[in-house]
Amino acid sequence: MTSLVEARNKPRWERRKDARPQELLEAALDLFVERGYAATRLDEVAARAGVSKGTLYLYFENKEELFKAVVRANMVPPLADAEELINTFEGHSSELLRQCIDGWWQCIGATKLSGISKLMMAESGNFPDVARFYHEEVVSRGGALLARIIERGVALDEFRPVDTTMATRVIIAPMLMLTMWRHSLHACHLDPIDPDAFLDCLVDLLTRGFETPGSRST
Amino acid sequence: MTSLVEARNKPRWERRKDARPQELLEAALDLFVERGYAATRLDEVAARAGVSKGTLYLYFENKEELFKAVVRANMVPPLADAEELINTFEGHSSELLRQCIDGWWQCIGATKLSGISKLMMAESGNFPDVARFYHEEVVSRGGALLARIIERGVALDEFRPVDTTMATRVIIAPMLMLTMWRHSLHACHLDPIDPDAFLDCLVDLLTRGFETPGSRST
Amino acid sequence: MTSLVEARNKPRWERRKDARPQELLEAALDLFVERGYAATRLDEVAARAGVSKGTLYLYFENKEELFKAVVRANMVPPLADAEELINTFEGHSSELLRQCIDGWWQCIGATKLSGISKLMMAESGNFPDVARFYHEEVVSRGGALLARIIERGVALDEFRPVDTTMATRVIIAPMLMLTMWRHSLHACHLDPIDPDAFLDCLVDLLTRGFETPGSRST
Amino acid sequence: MTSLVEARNKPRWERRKDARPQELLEAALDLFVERGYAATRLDEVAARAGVSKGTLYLYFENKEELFKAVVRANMVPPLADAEELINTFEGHSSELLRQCIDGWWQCIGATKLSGISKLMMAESGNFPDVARFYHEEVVSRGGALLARIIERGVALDEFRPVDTTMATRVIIAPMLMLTMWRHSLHACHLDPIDPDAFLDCLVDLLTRGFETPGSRST
DNA sequence: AATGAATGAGAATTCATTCAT
DNA sequence: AATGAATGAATTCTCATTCAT
Repeated sequence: MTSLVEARNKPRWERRKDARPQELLEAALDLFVERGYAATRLDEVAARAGVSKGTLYLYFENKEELFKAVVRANMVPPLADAEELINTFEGHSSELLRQCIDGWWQCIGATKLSGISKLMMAESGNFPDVARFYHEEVVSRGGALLARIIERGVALDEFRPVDTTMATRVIIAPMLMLTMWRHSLHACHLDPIDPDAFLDCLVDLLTRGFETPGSRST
Repeated sequence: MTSLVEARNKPRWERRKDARPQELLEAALDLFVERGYAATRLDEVAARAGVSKGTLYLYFENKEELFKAVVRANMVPPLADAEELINTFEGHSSELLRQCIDGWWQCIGATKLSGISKLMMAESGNFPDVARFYHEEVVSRGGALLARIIERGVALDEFRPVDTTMATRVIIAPMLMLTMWRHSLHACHLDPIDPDAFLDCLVDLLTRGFETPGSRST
Repeated sequence: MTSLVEARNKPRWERRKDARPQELLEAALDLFVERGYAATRLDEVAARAGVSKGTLYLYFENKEELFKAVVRANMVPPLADAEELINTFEGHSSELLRQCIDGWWQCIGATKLSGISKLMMAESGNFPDVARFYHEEVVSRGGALLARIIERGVALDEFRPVDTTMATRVIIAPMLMLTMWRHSLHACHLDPIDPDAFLDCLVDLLTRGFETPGSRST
Repeated sequence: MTSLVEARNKPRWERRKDARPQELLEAALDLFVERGYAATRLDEVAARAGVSKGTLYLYFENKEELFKAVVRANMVPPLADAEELINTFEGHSSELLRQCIDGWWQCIGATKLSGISKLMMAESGNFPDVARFYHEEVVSRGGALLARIIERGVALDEFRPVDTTMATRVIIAPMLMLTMWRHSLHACHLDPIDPDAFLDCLVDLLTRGFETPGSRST
């Protein structure tokens, strides 16, 4: 990335050049998520980014490359914070789980980034290679992270032993579904969900569901 | 649907004629689910149903109507069986929940019907009216069904009191997500999930999560 | 090819289907020759063939395939007649040469077919593979044919010995150039050439140029 | 062209500035000849000349003007040398013919200049006015030159009487065709011709073809 | 003079839809 | 009812041209 100092030394329109790809990617993300890949017209992407159709092609070779760039650019980074949290956390694992889910909501779920998973659900059939690398970079990593929390819980005897892999998925599923709903049905003002209440309910259920027998806390 | 008796009384080719719309709807469902609405070509739908493109227009006014018909035709019927089960069931509510989830998997989740929810996730933005009536006919009803189970559990003191609405969604989310995954990532042979294990894990977690304090069953 | 009888049994618009490709190829040949590949617009091709743009794509995958089809379709057939003539001709080789050149003019030079060589001159750089197969199928064969005539002449002591390969090219060059001119400069009414006079002059020159010393015919 | 003396008196970068148009014209000639007018992108012309696309427009109003400038700039100058040669030559006219053909090959045929004729063949339909002035400036003059040689031969009784106009064209055709081949088929490594052998063969054929009866020289 | 980002008209291509048979 | 050839509007993509810096 260009440092701010460098940027300041450039003429305005050249600074644009640095900003353009990002602006285009955001416009594209919005539309791809809202309408799907095929139904998104490139003029609209350009228009939303405030440039002309042709400009888009200065930065992205074609629609498919734009799509891939959108996925890549919004692919969630290694979640280093969460890793760090897991390594250093000292409380009960159910509290760790709660914090991670809350953190995910703050950083991803509630943001545009969550659109990517909707996109991959809808389009992985049409872009298998993108799906593959999304899976490797995001799904697997995210799963591994959650798995570590569960294993920590089990190791500390705070969680009962469970099938870690499946449990991971059972936890992730409602989180993803929450974002899916927000990007689909809710977008038409149907059945709005209060995300905090939803996640509270989820964490509550998980906490109790993972509880070791005898450790019952009201 | 034509009753079997009616069908038997007709010569083969005429039965075929009656079957056409159904065949088209199935072909369309497959493709819409696999590729999305926009990326599905009517050529292909017709080809998969073994008819010519023109024929499609004898049965459906246009692509959008075909889409709506697909959703309508595959919209899950009132789930009368489940209603009946809830009314007459006599065991523990967690067992009722398990049976309903299993039943859903047998009748819907594992079948093509589950494609509809993927479709609605992906396309509700483009077809708000379809989304609305899908929501009314399916989402609400399904939710109400689940809510009744939870309320039964609470009433019988088998479940601790919970936010019924949210809990409903937290239960539904992993179920839907399972089908979403099967229709998307798994379609590219990524990370296949064993549905039974997944649902077992889910039911297990829910059962414990809903448990009333003091009723701990190992 | 569909036999006439078959054709008669088809509805009119289905018979069109058989004719369409040919009509399109002719329109395309005209325009490609006149304007060059890149400057030829497919709407124009379609319009000239009396169909819409889309129809073109029913018969040819894309512009490049249309181009290749044009070349292929107009590629000169094996020149069996000329082969036959050479095998059975009994007179003086210079007369044989004259007849072949005249025949070429009648069957190729004066017809649209001659446009193909202009096309290949102009576009071989852009379509090397087409150029290659044009060369193999047309240039080589045509050259071989002429070479046989010259060799016949030398064998019968009617022509003096010459470098057959080069002589072949020296003969072909003015023939091709005649068609090139007709397709280019003359198309703008510049400097019209009388082809018969040109070819007469050529044959005359060749006849004398090939003459064996001592056989001088006034 | 800037004279060498002028060039030497300027600093390097200023000389460069003067050279720009020439560099652009050369780049353009190369690409126009190789790809044709329409398929030549101005980006590429600029890139090959080592400048930016915008710079091109400082020197040429638009693509068409660039094209015309290319033709104009490479249009063969009045061939004063050849004129001079014809006026002063003292030997046999067939020798004069040979020297002119050789001279043409050295100064034009073997150089980039020969690309212009390919260009005109391919594009005269699209640029009739350019074609016209090319015809007047080049074709006619070149023809006249050759015609004078033939007439000289006939006048000196070294050539038999022929149709001068046609003979001129029959001579020019193989010369042009040689360059056409070199710019098209040979560019794809097809069937390379040895130009010297080709021209030798041509001159040989012409010499004998023009020979007056009775003057047979072995 | 030089640059290169931006533009938008224009061409290729796709595909839902129509309609003669 | 069924067909499939034909259509043309809509979309992607290209590239000559402009213009602020």
